[in-house]
Amino acid sequence: MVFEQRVKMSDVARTAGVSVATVSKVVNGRYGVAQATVERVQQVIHELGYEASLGAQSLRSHRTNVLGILVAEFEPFSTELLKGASREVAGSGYQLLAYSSGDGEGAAIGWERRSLARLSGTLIDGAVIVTPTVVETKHGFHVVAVDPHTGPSGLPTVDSDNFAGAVLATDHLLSLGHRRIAHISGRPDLESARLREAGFRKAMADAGVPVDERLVRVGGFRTETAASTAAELLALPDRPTAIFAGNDLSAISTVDVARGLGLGVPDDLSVIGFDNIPESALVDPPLTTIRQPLQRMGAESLRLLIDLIAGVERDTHIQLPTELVVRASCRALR
Amino acid sequence: MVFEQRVKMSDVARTAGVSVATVSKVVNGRYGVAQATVERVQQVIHELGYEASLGAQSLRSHRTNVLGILVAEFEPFSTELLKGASREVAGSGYQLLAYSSGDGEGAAIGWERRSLARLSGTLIDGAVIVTPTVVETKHGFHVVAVDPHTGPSGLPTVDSDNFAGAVLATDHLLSLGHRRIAHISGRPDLESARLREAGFRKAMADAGVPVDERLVRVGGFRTETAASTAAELLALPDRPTAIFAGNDLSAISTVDVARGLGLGVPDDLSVIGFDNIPESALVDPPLTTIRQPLQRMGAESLRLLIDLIAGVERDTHIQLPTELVVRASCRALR
DNA sequence: GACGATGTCGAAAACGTTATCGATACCGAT
DNA sequence: ATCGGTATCGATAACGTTTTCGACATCGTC
Repeated sequence: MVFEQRVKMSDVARTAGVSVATVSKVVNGRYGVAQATVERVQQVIHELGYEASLGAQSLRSHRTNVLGILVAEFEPFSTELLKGASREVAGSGYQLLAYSSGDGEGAAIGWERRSLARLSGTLIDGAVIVTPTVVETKHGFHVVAVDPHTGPSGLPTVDSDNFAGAVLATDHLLSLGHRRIAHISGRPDLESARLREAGFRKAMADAGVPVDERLVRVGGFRTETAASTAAELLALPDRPTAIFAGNDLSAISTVDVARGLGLGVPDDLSVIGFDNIPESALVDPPLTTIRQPLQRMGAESLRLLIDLIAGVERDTHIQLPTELVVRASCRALR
Repeated sequence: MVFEQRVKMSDVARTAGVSVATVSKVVNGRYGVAQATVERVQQVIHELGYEASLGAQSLRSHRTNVLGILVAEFEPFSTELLKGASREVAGSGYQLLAYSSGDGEGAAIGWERRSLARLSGTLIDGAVIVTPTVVETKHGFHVVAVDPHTGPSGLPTVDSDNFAGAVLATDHLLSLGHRRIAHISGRPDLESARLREAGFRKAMADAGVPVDERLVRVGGFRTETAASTAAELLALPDRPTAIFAGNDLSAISTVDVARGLGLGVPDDLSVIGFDNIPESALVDPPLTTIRQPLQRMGAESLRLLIDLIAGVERDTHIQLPTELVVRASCRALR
């Protein structure tokens, strides 16, 4: 075991025979140090393996070249974003710091505000916040919201076209001949859920198919609640022949319930989801769904953040297209 | 736009009519503050939305309740670990901070040392380092290595049984009747690559099938290099009927190359990978591979780190089992 | 040889927090 | 009345950086 304390700037200074002020100038490439001194100090830095403390550095300078991604939890959705963001940040001169408050379930509301308060001003130069519910904007600190849960706020935002995606999903079912189509909607307080329901209604209206209101029910985007909703729908005397679930979790849950009732998917019931989380391809049957380009959303949000910090004038609302992914959970009505 | 600066401890102190010292005591729940004062200060903290600056806090106290996961880049491998780690950290009282140095390609060797130097001592109380190549241990700072690229160091380590996994993969191909089996190995300087090659040779030897040395070539674990290696193998006069690729990236790349040459997978060539990254299930054909329990590895590494910090006496080398995942990229030799 | 200009360096303050320790106020007991 | 003890609080010094600004040398110029 090596006995080795953290090597700090004063250690470098002492070894090189200069002051810490000079070392700082060398590290930051500032003017006013003799060439010979620069080289000597750099030599010592290299030998001692000195690296500036992020904490101390940011405390003083309010500039760290680190960007933050704040998430409630590292689950499939946010990690996909992370991959895209990571790719975008490479070569930009920034480093990436992903932070999770880690309160179980990410349930504690206001996590984004707390995490932001903890890291902003010090530590990071800007942040991407994933699926925030409440947003408030601090002066002089740049924030980009990805897939925000409330409607358009003042914040720069990256999201996908939930409305068009829902139309796509509904049209797909319609084109397969389905008419009794149900919709399991998400949490009513979430903008994305509202848009998906609106898209569903629009597609039905355009096709001249009246919506049976008993077939539109809240599923809450969650496995358990969606399951009971699906059970209700399938217990109806004239049950739907197809279900458009508000997200993939609900869809997967719906398939399970149908199975439990002895209904085959897609033989007796077609199910389509939304999101295209990686799990959707792995379930049986593989889920037909609407893809949100998550990695690209991650990349775009980072690009947007970097541009904002650099002061580039640009559009601050990016909406990416959604896309139909046909797998095996839907089939034509016989 | 709200004009709002970061609210700091002195703001709270002023509003509550006490000193910053008192506020600090309240925040940290230390003894020596009147009950009435505690309540008043907490009220103000809540109203102003005060949150301690991670940077300043750690600079002074060397204790932050934040654990770090250091990765070269956020790619599928590390994000899977992250999911597991995130689950484990919930409810532990710690928060999770994932950090990527973000040098393009993660190629710059020594990133783990630099990131560690940057964050340790300040900011984080301990760290999990993913696939480190060089490791050195600082005094009094706890580090766990996941899937380290060099052999057993002094560090606490979590990895999976690469050798047994390679045997599994090779046995699978053998059981399908293949005899001309190639191996695209990883970077020779990496322990996991060596173990996988060793497992391959062991399985071949046990089956009494001699290894044709021309069929064992370095692929380097990377898409491009694996592609050219695969091209070489498939250009051989008596080309292999099956390929065991060192990891899934190489395997996917190999399938692409085979396709390009007009070879069907699995009809004309069987391909098996290693890792079971989520992408493996999505490619066409879905990849048969060896699963490393990545999420569990992430969870175990965090558990180990927390125990080490808490001073729990325990085993510091955790090896998790690997598992064959049969999908559609291998078939019996006709 | 005196002078301003220029180049090089270090002392010291500041960033927002925590920890120590002394000051003050109040209490009951003698 | 005085005193020791206890509760409560605040001044102050750190933590490791960056930044400002003044000190000192050196140099070319007239």
